Amino acid sequence: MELIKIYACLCDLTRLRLLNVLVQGPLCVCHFQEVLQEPQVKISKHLAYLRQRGLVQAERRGNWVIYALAPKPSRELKVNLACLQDCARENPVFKRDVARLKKIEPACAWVQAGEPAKAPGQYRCGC
Amino acid sequence: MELIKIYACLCDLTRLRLLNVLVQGPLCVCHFQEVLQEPQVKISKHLAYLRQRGLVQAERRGNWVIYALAPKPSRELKVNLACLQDCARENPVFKRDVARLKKIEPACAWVQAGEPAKAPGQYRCGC
DNA sequence: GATTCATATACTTATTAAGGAATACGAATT
DNA sequence: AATTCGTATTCCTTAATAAGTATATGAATC
Repeated sequence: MELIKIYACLCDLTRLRLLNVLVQGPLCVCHFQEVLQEPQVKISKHLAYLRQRGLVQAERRGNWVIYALAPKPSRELKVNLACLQDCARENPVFKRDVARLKKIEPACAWVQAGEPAKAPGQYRCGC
Repeated sequence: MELIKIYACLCDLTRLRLLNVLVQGPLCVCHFQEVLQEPQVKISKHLAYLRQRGLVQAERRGNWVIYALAPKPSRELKVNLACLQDCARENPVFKRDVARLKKIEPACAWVQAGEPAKAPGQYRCGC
């Protein structure tokens, strides 16, 4: 059932933080590392978990792989993501993540805007 | 974190069904069996799971143990239970459960109403 | 006191998950 | 061609979970 899958995705703190950040817009793995302050394997594996269950999409751009919320989310998913944001607003962990995100803004916003791939040499993280 | 605990409780179908039924009012294990059509062990163990995490309360009355939603739920829990109900409204599984519940209504409503223990011989299930 | 009833608790087995270390992979750079 | 960079995957260990069978518990009945 769709609902179970969603809750399974939500019952891990790292994934909760990933989703909370993703709500703001697409982001590549290296930026997730910076925002969450967690090792690459951890980030990468939890993103894979979310991707396998269809909550999240990946797109390669040069060396980067940019993750975004899946388009056309089910009603259940929409409702629960809204619910998560509601709860996350007051939580120090999530607030800190968003604060760190703001610093590197607009990180990968150009992807969402549909811009073509960047010129060579533009995919350097600087983490 | 409170949120993780909540989502952990929600990521199993049996527990989701239990909670969805509990929203309607207190119920004893034997009635859960009837409503969910699941074996006693399964029901009992998942209720224990919910109780250990504070989502649910138990109270013994004769042979019966009556479960109810914990009083004074956190904001996160309230929001998520509301969200669950919202999603459950259209789902055949949950709808069927509620339908079966209606048939045995008012099952354990007298507990919520604060009534004293029933007279001897009144705790026969009839399942 | 023995039995029945409703519920809970081992015990077992199988599955899934999380984390870290090391390594593989694909694309870009030198 | 070799290296670097960003990311994914494999392997391993450990722990948590779910489900079923059998058994225990506690209260009420006979």
